[in-house]
Amino acid sequence: MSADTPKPAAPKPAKPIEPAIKPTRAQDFPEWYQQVVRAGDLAENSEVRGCMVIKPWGCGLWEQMQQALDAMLKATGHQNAYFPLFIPLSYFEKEAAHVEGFAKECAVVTHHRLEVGPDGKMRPAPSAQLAEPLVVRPTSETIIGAAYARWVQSYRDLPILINQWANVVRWEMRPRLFLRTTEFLWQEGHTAHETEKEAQEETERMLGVYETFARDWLALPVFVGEKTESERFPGAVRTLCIEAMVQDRKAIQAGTSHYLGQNFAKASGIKFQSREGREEFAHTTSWGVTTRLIGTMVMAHADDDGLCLPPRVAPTQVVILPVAPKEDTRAAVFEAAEKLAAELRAQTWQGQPLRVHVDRRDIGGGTKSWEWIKKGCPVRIELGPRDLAQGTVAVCSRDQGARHKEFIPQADAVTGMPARLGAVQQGLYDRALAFRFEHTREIGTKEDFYAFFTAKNEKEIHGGFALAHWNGSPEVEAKIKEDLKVTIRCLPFTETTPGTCPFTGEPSPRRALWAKSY
RNA sequence: CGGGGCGUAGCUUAGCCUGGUAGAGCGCCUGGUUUGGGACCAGGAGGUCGUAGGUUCGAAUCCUAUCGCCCCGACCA
Repeated sequence: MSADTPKPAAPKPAKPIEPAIKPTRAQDFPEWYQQVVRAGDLAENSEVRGCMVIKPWGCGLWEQMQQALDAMLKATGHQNAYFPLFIPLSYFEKEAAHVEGFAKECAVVTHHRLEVGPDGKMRPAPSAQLAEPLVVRPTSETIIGAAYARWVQSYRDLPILINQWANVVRWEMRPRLFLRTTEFLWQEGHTAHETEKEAQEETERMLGVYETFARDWLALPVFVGEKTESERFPGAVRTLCIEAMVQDRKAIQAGTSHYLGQNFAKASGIKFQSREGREEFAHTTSWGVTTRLIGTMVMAHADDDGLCLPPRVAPTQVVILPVAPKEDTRAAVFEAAEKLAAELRAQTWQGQPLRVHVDRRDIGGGTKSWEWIKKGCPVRIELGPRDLAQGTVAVCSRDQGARHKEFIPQADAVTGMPARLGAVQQGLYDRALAFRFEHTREIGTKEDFYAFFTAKNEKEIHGGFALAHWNGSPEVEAKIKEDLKVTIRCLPFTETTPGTCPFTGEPSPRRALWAKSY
């Protein structure tokens, strides 16, 4: 705009409002994250180290995610089953890489009875020591493998396509709500196939399911690719993954799918008689996503006023806040609120009736509003006496920020709600994609690479995602990890152009995705 | 497991150095006025100061041990 162009009237300076979450993202991202989870009423730390209490709002979110993903797993031919929480210790001795990967983080059950000891306190009864300790599953390849070994005799018994929704325990050094907890919830798919080709296809198919789920339900754009050897699942031949960027520009693994080759089949004895009458080992896969996805969504979408939940997985998509200041109008307002809720519930979006809640609690209107803002409810509707008189409602879309509010005719609010939810869903995705785009760079020299990942001052954060060539050498990978704490998150399938490795000058088949990660 | 820090009411914390029997804010309860962007007034409940020893007439405070938690590192969905 040139100097002599008349300027439009400057927008009224917004009244400064304290952000609901302190510190803000810019001030202290890790602390902001903890506060968002807490303020959003998703979960809290429990008295058990590393274990969280998932509160109703967080659990409701997980249930929505489960429901959607479960349908996708069924649609790709899988069935649910359930296997034991406890795994005999000896099962872990069967696959060398696997045991090495998990041994350091296993909870082990050694007794089956308590008694009062000499000091008057309860203790595990020495007489009740287990002959073979039981490991609380950190993952179920071995115990499910043992079952598959019983179930499979012929190629006609294959494939086996099973998923389990379960909790697992990994005794991690440093737990963080949702991102890395000692106990967490997940689904783990375990399949067994006649041929490598089928198993490889399954591995890629399920990664595709995860990509779709992340994009269309969680509003998370992800990079899709394969892990390098150093980042591979213990015991796997190939590990595929989806990687998301969150708002401190770090990468987070949001889902994995492994081709296990015949490693676990050999360890567990999953063998069958082939079409040619030969005895062969099955080719197996496993794949999973966890409650970490909740943490990923928080870090990707939330703002300085709290959560912003994608409507497709929000436990409540629309909350109605009756404004009933005067005793004499209260009954009418509540009645109108319930009527509005019923009309909204009769609407569908993405093939499902809208999830609507009327918050009738008698607490201050502002407090109530902020609670739902912090919980990330996609749409809030305020309905008061003035609206009753005018036939309007005040509608607030969470993705537009905590201050957003528009007064529209009530009928429009009802008929337009599916589209509004769609807009919020799309808005979150677009914002996350734009953020990732802004912080992803193709880098061609070692100097640029190091500069990109080196903060210029204490407050500044590192660059983000770098797409850079790599000669395939684990030594280069290790050196960069040591220097910058940057690792190869994956070799994206979309990167196919050969080039030159900036670290060695050697040829590179394609660019790798480099980042700091959770 | 190595390095640093911290345990006082539901939460955040003051008091500790220099011992004298615990205070605040938020939250909670009651009543009233309020409620369209985090309300206000008045009254009230709630703590054996992480635990166990020791020193002392007397310990939240000093000493020893122990447990737990947080941060940094290695590990990791």
